[in-house]
Amino acid sequence: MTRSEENYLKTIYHLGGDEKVPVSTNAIAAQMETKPSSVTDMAKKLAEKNLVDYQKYQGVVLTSLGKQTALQIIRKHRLWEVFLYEKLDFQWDEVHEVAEQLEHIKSEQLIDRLDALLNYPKFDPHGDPIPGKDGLLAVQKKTLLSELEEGQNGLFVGVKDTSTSFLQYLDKNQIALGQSIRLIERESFDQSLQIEIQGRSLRLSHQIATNLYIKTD
Amino acid sequence: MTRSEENYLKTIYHLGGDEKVPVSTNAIAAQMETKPSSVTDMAKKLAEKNLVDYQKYQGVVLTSLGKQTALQIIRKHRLWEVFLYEKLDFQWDEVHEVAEQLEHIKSEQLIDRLDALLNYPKFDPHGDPIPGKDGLLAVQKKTLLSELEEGQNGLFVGVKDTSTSFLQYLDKNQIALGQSIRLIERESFDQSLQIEIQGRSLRLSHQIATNLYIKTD
DNA sequence: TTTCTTTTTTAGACATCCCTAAAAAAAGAT
DNA sequence: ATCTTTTTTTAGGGATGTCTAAAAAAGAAA
Ligand SMILES: [Mn+2]
Ligand SMILES: [Mn+2]
Ligand SMILES: [Mn+2]
Ligand SMILES: [Mn+2]
Repeated sequence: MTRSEENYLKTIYHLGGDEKVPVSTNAIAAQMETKPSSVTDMAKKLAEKNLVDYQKYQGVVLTSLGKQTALQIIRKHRLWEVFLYEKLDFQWDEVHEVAEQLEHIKSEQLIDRLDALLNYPKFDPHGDPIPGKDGLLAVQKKTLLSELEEGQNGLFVGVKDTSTSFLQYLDKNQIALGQSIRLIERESFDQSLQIEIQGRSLRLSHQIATNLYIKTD
Repeated sequence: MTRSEENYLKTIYHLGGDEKVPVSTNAIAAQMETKPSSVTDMAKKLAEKNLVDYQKYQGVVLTSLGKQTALQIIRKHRLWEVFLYEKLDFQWDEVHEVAEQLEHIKSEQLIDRLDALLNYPKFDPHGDPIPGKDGLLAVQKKTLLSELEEGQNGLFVGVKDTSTSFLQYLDKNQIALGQSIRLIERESFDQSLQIEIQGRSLRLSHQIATNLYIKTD
């Protein structure tokens, strides 16, 4: 497996290659900031290796081998993110870029031991679940903050947008994973929310609220 | 800098590109298990980037930029070896291969923090010095065991050969870095040595003795 | 259903890094 | 000084992964 092949598999998985709905050439190209013609080339290569099913003009779907492979790369990515965050004091908006490189290191022993060093974490610093060696994901029932009802309580357990700017916005407002949240009121005009988080009262725009995952009580 | 360019620089450095004596095309090819024609191609590329001085048929010499670059890659390699050995319980014969991959990860912050996590180690698990951020090497005065005189004492501080088979030979004979050694007698017939190490008496062949570094008292 | 637009593929090319085979230069031997 | 061997370079090409431009197919609109 080349680094490029691994990156394509991961992208296809993130674009929903999980289901049987095919992922389009253009969608992959946009996500990877590359050209559709390059994607077509790679689709053929991955199909050749039985990692995706590909039919001309029909997009690609991960095979079960492709899905397992993608999950193992995601496992490495997220374990490295935990390492950077827990052991090297990186901020949660700094871990992704370096993990993009580290996820391609090939050594099963390395990942097993890293997993042990970190005490077998189940979630990465953004609240995303870490696939096991067997490729299984701990699925946590979570709701977007924007979908809570007034008066509902919950725990902030994950972010949907993991961009630096969004993560830094949360830092600036002292919003961090694990905090308890209560939806006080939804303003029907602009869908903005009044919430109470760790005792503090805050107003959040709809856009913010659609990027915070809450585990309701 | 591509991964390949980095590997060439490191190899040239190890082959003595430190001094002004040029390193030959064939020597580099042999060390890297590649073909001389590939080395010639790369020599031109590195010269273009001012990392080596190259003149047709004269081999290559690292420029000071090339030397600094090589030392930073070696710094990363050895810090990762310490990490694998100290934090992930790898054996000293297992660290090199994975470090060959990790040394190419690009993140100054990562290396700085790793250095801190490891408590700014000065030597890697094989006793090799770790270059500083400034490229300076802690030079330790050390002698090959084969060059000690009868009756001399010292500490075992490094290995010259770092092959798996040699390292495992040492493990099997419970010879480990930091142990104190005394040369009892040299057999003039085959240059084998009778030594005392940590109280135990051992006989070592000349070949073994030429691969152990001793810091004499 | 025909036309227009968007998506996808193909054709051809370029950069990197590697190879083999052959030519050229350097080094060693007589 | 000439011949022989070794080293190094050049020439040409293959694999990977990318791109642009043009052709083909699919989808949407009229
Ligand atoms: Mn990430
Ligand atoms: Mn993450
Ligand atoms: Mn090493
Ligand atoms: Mn080492």
